Amino acid sequence: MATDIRDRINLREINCEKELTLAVIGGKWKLIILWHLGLEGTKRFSELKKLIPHITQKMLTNQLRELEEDQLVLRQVYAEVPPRVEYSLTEYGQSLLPVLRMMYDWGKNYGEKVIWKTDDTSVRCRPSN
Amino acid sequence: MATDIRDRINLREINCEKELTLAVIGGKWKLIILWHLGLEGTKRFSELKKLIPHITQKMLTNQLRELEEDQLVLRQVYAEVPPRVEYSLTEYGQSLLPVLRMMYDWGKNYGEKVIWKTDDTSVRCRPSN
DNA sequence: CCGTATCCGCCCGGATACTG
DNA sequence: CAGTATCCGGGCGGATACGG
Repeated sequence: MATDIRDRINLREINCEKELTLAVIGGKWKLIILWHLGLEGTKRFSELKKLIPHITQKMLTNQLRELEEDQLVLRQVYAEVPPRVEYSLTEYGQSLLPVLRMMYDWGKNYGEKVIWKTDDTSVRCRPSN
Repeated sequence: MATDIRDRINLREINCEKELTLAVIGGKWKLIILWHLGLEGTKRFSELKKLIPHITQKMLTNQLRELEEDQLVLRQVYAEVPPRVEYSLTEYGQSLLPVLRMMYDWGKNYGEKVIWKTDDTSVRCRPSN
C-alpha cells in the first residue's frame, strides 16, 4: 500500500512550502519518471520500465502510485487483453517541469564545476538524461 | 563523521543531474538552513538553532557539515572564548536560491490547490517560511 | 558556545516469488 | 502485460550524554 502525500507530510513534519515540493519529488525514482513523462509524453508501464533499466517492478509501481495520489501523474487503464495502462502528466505534473529543468541546469553546472572535475574518478553519473 | 556528496552520490546511484541537485538539498533540514542563510545572511550556530526550534544539535551540526563539504555553505571559526562560529552561503549556495524560490512558489500553490483545501484538517504545515 | 559519541528505532527501498 | 505479496537489510535521523 503506497503512502499518500499527507502521510509523507506528517511523517516528515514539513516546515515550509519548499519541503512540500521536496516531499512530492523526493522519491528515489520520481524525478526520472516525471522527466520521461514530461519530455516524451504518455508512456506505458513496460515502456517506463525499459527507459529506467535499474528500477524494479515493485518500485516503479510504488512511485507511480504515489505520483498519482499526489495528482502529478494520470493513470489510465484500458480494459483489454493483455491489459494496457498508460501514464501521463497531469496539469500539476506539467507545472513541475520548469522546476525540474532548473534543477537539471543547476545540477549540471554544479557537477561539472565541483564534483566530476576532480582527481577522484570513483564517482560517475550513469546516463545523462 | 558526516558523509560527503560523493558518498551520497554513490549510495543513491545518481541517474541524472537533477538528482545531483536533490542529493545536495535532500537532507531533512537543508532547505530551511539554506533558506535562512540565503535571506538573512550570516548566522551563528546558536542563531540557527533558535530559528529552527525542532532540530537537534546533532542534526544541525551534521547538515551544516554536509552543506560545507558540498561547498554550499562556508564555515568560519573565530578563535575566541567563548567560541564563535559563523555560517554563510558560498557562491554555489547563492546560486541555489532561485531554485529554492521556485520550489517555494510551486509548493505554495500546490499546497493551496491540492493539499490544504480539503476536508481533512489533520494535516498542517508548521510555520510558513 | 559549539560541538562529539553512542545507541537505537523505523522507514525506504531492494530481491524474489506469485497472480489476473 | 501489469501488477501484488512478502521478507529483509541498511541508512537516516531522533534522544541522550559527554567534552574543549
